[in-house]
Amino acid sequence: MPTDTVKGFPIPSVRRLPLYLRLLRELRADGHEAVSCTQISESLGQGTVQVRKDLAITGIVGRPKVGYQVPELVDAIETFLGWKNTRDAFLVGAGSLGSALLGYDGFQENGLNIVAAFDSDPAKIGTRIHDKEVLDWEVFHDLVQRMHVLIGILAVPAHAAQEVTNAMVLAGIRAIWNYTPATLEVPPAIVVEDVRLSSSLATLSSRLTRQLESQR
Amino acid sequence: MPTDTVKGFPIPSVRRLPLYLRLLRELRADGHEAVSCTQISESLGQGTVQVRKDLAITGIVGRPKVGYQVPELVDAIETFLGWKNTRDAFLVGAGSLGSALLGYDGFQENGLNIVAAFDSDPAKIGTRIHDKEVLDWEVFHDLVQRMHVLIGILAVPAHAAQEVTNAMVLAGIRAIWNYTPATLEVPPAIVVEDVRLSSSLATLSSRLTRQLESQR
DNA sequence: AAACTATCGATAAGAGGTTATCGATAAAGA
DNA sequence: TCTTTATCGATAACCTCTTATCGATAGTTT
Repeated sequence: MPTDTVKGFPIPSVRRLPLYLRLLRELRADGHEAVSCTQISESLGQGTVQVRKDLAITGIVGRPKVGYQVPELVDAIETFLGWKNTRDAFLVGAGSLGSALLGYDGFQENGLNIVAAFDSDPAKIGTRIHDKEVLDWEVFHDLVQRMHVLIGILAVPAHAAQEVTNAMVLAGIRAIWNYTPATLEVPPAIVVEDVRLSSSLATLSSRLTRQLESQR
Repeated sequence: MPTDTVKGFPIPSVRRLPLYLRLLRELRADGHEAVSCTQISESLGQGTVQVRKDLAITGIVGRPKVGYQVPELVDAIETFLGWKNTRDAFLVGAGSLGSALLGYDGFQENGLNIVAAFDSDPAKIGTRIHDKEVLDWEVFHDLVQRMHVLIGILAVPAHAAQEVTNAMVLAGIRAIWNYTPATLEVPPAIVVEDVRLSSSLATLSSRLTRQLESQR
């Protein structure tokens, strides 16, 4: 039984929440008190009904003729996503992709703090990338246990993905953000989120291909 | 009318095609002639019916009791996705994420060749990142026209996203792979594919949060 | 040659998500 | 105070995608 819903909440809605959050934070910064679905709809190009449905999953209620209270809504989304407090994460694989993730500061706003990176390449161990330490993969297990880190970011080469995953699970990692193209096998209690850039690229290129075809 | 389907093909199916492709290329390398849905299903953890439906969109037909011809299937998927010939792309924004994309060699297998990067930071212009030139953003328009590049990869800071997008469209870019969190406005003929790491992170953290809650 | 079996493809049933509609409500204006 | 209007929330219709079922087919075995 694959996890199709996040405990009853439509996954597409959950995936849209960060979109709203970004807009709402901007509005809050601009001093807006309240916002209506109509306004959100116009800014993000989505139907008003969908906006209402999406926001409803956070448990927030709006007032007729007024809309939603912006600060309240920001808070509700952050709470729903578990982004009120930042959570620590370990990154495994300090290759080019891993390095980028270490340097990307956008995760901070989304409740994620990458504490350190791990690699088994002696040339990388001991160095610093974007001000984050690269540690020996050998000490991963110990550090996960000592620091109670729950999130692992997987950015190793595909052929090593399953092996590293197994070690992560054994160490106590509870959620894996998988940047490799590999399909991971994990116990049912472990949360795996695949990024799958190739899927994104697939839709891009097939749409472009058809678009070009239809023009000739 | 938003683009919900790629000309009648289910988007989820298109997004799964790279998964199959990866497996099939491995099988082909191992010398397998034929493969059944049952085998694919076991390797990737998906229902046999779905595998059959997904593969069907490429137009390929299998034979009872045998399955599909591996090389034929690989070819069909590559053709469907437009990955038979690699397409050139320009990357805009040579920050940490952009640099990573320049260094990621997995795109080659997926029909994408990043030719060069563009930035407006004088400190970056003229340098090389992962053996790719970083050029002045000023010359972007000219080079797109001269080289007939159709794909632009957007990896600039969010606040510059729309402005750069407009310039891309004006230059003749037909498809934009958007790594920023911004919601882009483009003419209907332009293909935009959003990567939205924050959406992925949102499902990860909300699932993890609920998972942890349910255990206490 | 006939029976058996793995597999496909098509059709149908079922979920999950999206979009449309409509009454209820609260603010604003007459 | 009454009417008007913007907005929400709920219900229902619709659409897309997934999953189940079943007959057809091509190999294999007897």
